[in-house]
Amino acid sequence: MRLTRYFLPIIKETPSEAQIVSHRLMLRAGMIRQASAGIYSWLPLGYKVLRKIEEIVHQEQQAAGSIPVLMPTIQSADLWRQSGRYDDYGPEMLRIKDRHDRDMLYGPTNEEQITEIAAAGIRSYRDLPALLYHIQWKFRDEVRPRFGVMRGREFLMKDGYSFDIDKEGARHSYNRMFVSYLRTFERMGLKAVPMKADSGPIGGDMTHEFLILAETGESAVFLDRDLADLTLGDREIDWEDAAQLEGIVDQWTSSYARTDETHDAAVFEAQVSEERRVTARGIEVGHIFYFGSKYSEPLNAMVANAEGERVPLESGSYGIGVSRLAGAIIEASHDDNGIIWPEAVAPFEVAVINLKQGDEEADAACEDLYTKLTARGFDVIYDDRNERAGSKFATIDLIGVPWKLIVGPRGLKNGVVEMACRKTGEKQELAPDDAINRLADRFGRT
RNA sequence: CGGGCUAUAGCGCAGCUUGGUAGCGCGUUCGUCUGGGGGACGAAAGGUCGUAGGUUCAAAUCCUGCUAGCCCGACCA
Repeated sequence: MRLTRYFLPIIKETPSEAQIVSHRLMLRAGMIRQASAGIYSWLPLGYKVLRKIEEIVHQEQQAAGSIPVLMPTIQSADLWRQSGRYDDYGPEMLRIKDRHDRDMLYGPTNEEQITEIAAAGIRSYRDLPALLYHIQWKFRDEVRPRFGVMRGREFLMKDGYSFDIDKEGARHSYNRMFVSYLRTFERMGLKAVPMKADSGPIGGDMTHEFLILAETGESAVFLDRDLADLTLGDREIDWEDAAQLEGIVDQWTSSYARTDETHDAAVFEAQVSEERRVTARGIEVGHIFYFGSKYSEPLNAMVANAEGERVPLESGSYGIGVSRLAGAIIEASHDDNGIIWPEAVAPFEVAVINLKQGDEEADAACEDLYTKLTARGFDVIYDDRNERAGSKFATIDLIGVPWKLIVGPRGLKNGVVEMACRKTGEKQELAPDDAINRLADRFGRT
């Protein structure tokens, strides 16, 4: 993409309404524009990031055996009356009426809908397990939306649901999602830590929140350093192997990790030696829980088991705050100059900066780099504006492009361009083609 | 939902106390000089002062209602 042809309304000064860094940077980088309280338009740059996040979630969900569907945003009140939540949900649910005066609602979540779908489509235990998910906009009429996309009223969420014949099956499904979440966040360059969540009225230990560690996080977290250092890395996962999944989940849940909600200082101190105690802040980006037959019973989602008895489906639900992640990643990764995108979600992977627009050689070298990088499959932004160098650096750093190829007459005289890393600030002079090859190696592009 | 605050040009703000021609910085447009980390000079465009009403010869300014947005707290992917 040539910057002169792109739509990138960046702003120099910080809008006054934005209090936290991700919100400020998203506005300044021209990623979003507020439509009303807690409701945002996603401008090209923001939309690109959102799509990349979404794509990673899609890939990891499907790798783990979950199947994509798409349920509507507008739902009928009927199902919610059956589950009893139409009254329970309260004013956070946006209620509307259609022209026939029927009660409708803008879905805050989809348990009822998916359970209805499962009930209609699953006839026997032989159809199980079933894991379905979608990525769809939700609306929760928050009393006080704030922090930009981190707590909007309208937000994009991946919500998945599992259906099994018994608790053992449900645990396997739960573990699939647990491991899938570890992979998903790791791929996005995030350090996400699963923490035991408040299980509420259902009880049990099958509920975890995934928090990414960021100084500006909304909740205090307490964890064992061993856990903070754990990574999945390249390990092969056999999603059908319940024992392997259980082993990984055990590995991640045996160390202490809790948010301020469930934190118990005495247990923390007893279980974790002093030098391993980490107190930090985190942002919740995922939440998984097992809820048994909470919805299948009232919605009559029954299925025949091997003995021919009709039993309620065993379910769990698994959420990832997709739009929130866009903000959360920035909270976890930025500096004074702007955003520092992890490569996997960067709106552009590499920027070509022409230091002297209009200089014949510089223009030609940039065009060549731009063409070649694009041909190699890179998402590249070419800053071809007739601006001074400083302005280009400021813009490219603000929008967080991981790699810069800096092209100017001086370097070209020696046959080199400069390759600079946004994250580390490291710079290196290379022949243009070597720079391309270096990037191709790094990104695994042939 | 309790408490606090704001609304004037795309963004950040001043003007309001004491009513009288709507201003500044950034950004934008044009020109010239420039050109390796938000450059300089010159010129220009851009505002029903959130909205409805009231007081007044006269309202951005005073009064009343309404609306929208923000912050702290309680609640949440």
